[in-house]
Amino acid sequence: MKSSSNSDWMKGSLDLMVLSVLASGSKYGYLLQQELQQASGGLVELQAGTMYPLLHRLEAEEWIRSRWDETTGRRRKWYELTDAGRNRLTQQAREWESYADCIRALLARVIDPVPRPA
Amino acid sequence: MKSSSNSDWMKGSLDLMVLSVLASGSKYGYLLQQELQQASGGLVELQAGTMYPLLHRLEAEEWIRSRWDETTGRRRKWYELTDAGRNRLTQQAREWESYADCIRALLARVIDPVPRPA
DNA sequence: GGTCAATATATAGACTGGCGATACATGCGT
DNA sequence: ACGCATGTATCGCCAGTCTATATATTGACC
Repeated sequence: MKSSSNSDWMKGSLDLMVLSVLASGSKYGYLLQQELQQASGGLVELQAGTMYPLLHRLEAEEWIRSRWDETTGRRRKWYELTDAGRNRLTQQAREWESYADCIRALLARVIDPVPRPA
Repeated sequence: MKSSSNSDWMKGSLDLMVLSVLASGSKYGYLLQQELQQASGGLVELQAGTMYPLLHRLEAEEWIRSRWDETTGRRRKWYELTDAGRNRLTQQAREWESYADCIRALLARVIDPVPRPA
């Protein structure tokens, strides 16, 4: 049984993706969802039931903060990175790069196998 | 709280890593564990409690098959890719590349282009 | 005026899967 | 004899994602 609508690679990268989208400015959830989907070329469809708990968690961990906009009929909760969140993002980004390189190296042997000296 | 000894990026990539290590030839679990750790430069430490259930699952899904080697005192269960598993691997590898590119594109917008003082 | 879809946030419950702990057995060095 | 590395395995915990559902507003279409 496939469990996710996205592929499972994303499982550990959602924090990173959300933080990176927020890096370009404050967003409310629904907007973030749209932008992430667009920025990923449709690859990432962050479900509401995934996103809101995720945002709540990121806020509890103080990587982001929120404030309600009640001025319009539609209640919107805007999120922005904290300073800590911004640091977190750059650090996570660097970490991700090295892990990606690691996987890439593993895959290189599969895609372009170097004949072993026997 | 950090939950894993590895970073969480790996969560969705373990199947891929295991398959790719098996692509270079049959391995038994313990050996696979060692080789993966070495091949990743120590980044990936696949725990036994993670690996064996994972191998059983991959076998149940018929991406890999196993046979016992009882000729030595130490019982070893050797795993090898099935044909389906090999196809799976190349397909997953391609998928992973596009997801990695996707993340890379997201991150490109936030990372300072100062990787090395030149 | 009524209905429907899109916008907007939220939670509950199911399910997956990695992890630490634990178990058990063998081989080897000392 | 003892301890450590080798080797496979399972269990319970729990973090985190998904589906389904709830609620409310707005705008379009009829």
